[in-house]
Amino acid sequence: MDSCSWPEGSPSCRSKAIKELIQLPESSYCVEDQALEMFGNTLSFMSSYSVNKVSKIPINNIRSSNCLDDRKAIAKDKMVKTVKNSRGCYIRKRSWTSTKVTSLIDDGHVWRKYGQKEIINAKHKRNYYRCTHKFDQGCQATKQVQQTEHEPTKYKITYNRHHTCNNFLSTPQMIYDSINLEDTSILLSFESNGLVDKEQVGSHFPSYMHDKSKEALSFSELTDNQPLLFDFSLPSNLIVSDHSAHSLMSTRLAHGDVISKEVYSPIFEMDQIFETIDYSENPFDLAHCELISLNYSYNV
DNA sequence: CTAATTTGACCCAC
DNA sequence: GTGGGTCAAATTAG
Repeated sequence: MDSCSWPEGSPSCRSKAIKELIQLPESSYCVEDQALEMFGNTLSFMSSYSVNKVSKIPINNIRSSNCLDDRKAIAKDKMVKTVKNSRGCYIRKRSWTSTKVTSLIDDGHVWRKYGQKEIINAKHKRNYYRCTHKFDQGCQATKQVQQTEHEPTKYKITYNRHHTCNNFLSTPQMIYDSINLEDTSILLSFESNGLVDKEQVGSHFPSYMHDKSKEALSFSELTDNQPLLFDFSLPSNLIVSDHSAHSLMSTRLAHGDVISKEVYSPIFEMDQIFETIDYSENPFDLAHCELISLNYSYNV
């Protein structure tokens, strides 16, 4: 049902990202380092293929211009960079897109409708939305929503480009996937106000090492309108504020990996990563992973 | 008054 | 030339 286009050359990046995400901890590392390293590597792999790099949109100029010449100039500048294929034909090189069919339109972001079109051979009009923070934060994310023909209650939603804004409003800072506070998981949040209060949760985390099954990294996909979350089982002494997360992350990436501003909110890439995972082949028992979700939404 | 939506026109890849 | 994506003025909603 869902589909996604990974940019060219991405398969190896994707597999690297997946590998990194499903890698089990090794005893020689402290777990928080591993978690952060996996985050860092995954984000790095994703940033390395992000074709937002070819986007040349002059954000600050868009609104200020009124005359036709300016508009043309901007339109030209905004053109998606084109490349020729082997036959010499121009192919449109698009930034990241993801399509899904869902009955829930609300995805937690704030969208502004900017267009509506009759689509040939389609019963319903297609609606065009851009991120509300296009101008104040330069967020280039857009989405298209079209009612499906055969299932009127469902909508085909196509997302274009990543959110670079810092307003994922309806996403809770901490989401309990399968609420079991006897579990050993710890929450990590890189959101600005996602500081975990150790006093609140610490007592719920018995010794991490006592349950080997909790060493595993697990994933869980929530409902259609929520970002995909993934879970780590981590020792209870790991409490990371946004500030320390940033510095730790920076430390882990100091060897050359860069957290690009193009991967502020890698929700949809992660979504696709997880879609490709064959859970049956993962070397850990998901049935034992009743973990508290980690919101990986990472904003620089 | 400000922000959001509507809608016709413009632009460009195909 | 056409279809689809975007712009921006006009209109509507809060």
